[in-house]
Amino acid sequence: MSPKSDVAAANQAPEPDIEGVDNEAVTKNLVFVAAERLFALHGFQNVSVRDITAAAGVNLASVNYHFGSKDALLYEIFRRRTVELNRERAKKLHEATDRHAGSPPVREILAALLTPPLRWLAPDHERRISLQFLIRARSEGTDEIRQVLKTDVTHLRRFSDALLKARPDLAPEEIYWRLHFTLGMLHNNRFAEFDRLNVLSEGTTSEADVESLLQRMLVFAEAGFAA
Amino acid sequence: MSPKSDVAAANQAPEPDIEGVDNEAVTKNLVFVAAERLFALHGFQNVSVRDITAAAGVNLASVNYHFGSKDALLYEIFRRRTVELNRERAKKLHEATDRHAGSPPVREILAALLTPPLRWLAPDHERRISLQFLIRARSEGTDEIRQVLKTDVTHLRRFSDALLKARPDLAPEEIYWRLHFTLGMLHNNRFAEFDRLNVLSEGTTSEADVESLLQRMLVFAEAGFAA
DNA sequence: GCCAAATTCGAACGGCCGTAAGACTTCCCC
DNA sequence: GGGGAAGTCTTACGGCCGTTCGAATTTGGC
Repeated sequence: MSPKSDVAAANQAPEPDIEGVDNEAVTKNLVFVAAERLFALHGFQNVSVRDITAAAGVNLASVNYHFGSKDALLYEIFRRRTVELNRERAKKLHEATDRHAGSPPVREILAALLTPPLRWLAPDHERRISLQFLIRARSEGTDEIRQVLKTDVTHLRRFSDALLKARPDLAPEEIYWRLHFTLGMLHNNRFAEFDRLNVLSEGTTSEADVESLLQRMLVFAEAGFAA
Repeated sequence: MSPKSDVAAANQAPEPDIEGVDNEAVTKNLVFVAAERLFALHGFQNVSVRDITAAAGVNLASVNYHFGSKDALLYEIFRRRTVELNRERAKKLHEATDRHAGSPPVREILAALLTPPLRWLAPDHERRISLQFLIRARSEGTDEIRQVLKTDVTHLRRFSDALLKARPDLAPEEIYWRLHFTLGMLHNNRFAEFDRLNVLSEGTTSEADVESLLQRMLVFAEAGFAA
């Protein structure tokens, strides 16, 4: 049997397949991509293994053969995309740190946090659906995913530490809360929420222009931190 | 048959039961309360009709007899709690409008929007579980609920209109986005999210003190609007 | 071209789900 | 206190679900 059963171990061999959007039409990859899309659009519980395999054009048993279970499939998509997103964020934070002699200003820290996911959100971006998946998985995921989100804050701590250095005058508690607020702003960017915004503004407001959305969020969050 | 089938019609007779937390141990009310709690804690899809009726100590058929279906039960809880919350918000906004001769400042508008739900969040508040339910229903609800959230923005428009008057210098589009951001901050306050915050701050940060959380959010959001 | 391993396939199992039917009980009004 | 409505109970139906099994097929090294 080829699929590894220990899905939790993140430090392992070179991750042979996927990684690109669709290198070859190997079954495992077809399942991965189809599942990510369906989970993102309809939620984990509302998508059956039969839905996934039908959309991918593969046999029903493929999910259990290649991933072990439906839960493990969800977790693997979640893990892979999270690593990918956090890598982009960490890279941007690192660059900002270099640019500012070890302690970048709040604006740059927030930009490192928000730019990658918002770029993914662009209508023609290859990872648009992945971001929607991640937002959904955060609140609708399995207990295992919720446990990881709860306990693994190592990635988040990079940013809270940077913010603590940028604003040593603020109480750490205050920093944590404001970071929490900022992430709330970000995670609220689901497809459904945009629709309401569109109705409210009678059609003049659209999420199409991600760059200006990013700027708006940065302005708002930076001002919040400056308070 | 006593239960009304037209759940969507909100303008109707005096709503004889429930409304208080538990007036008499009538079956319909027991189901309502048990379902709200279980939905809030575990999500709609993860709670079966059998779970609900078992927790309520009533017969399995009660849900379908009193509410028509599981979906209709969810919708009725959602509708009742939404009306209740929005009434409190509208009252506060109205009071603020009176106090400030027709156009309250941003701070007061945001307070009217955020104070009721955050008060509900207090550990000993009778509506604590209701707020968690509403937050969950917003993203995990049925298509019908999502449709209502999408199209019915009349309640939200009261607040966007007030904000437009308070900040006539800002483009309406900007107002809508910032309102969207503020709501994102609010809706991110789920049980699970607090846990992460707790881990990040190594136990020093807790959601126990809702009043200071409210103040923090108001400071942050007001500063965002002032940018 | 052969053989063993890897993969795909069709089919089915056991289980939980929402809902409905029908018998039974309680309540209330006349 | 009789009778009909309202509510409760038991039971089960049909359906979709995740998963598994064994056979069939494909793949890759020699």
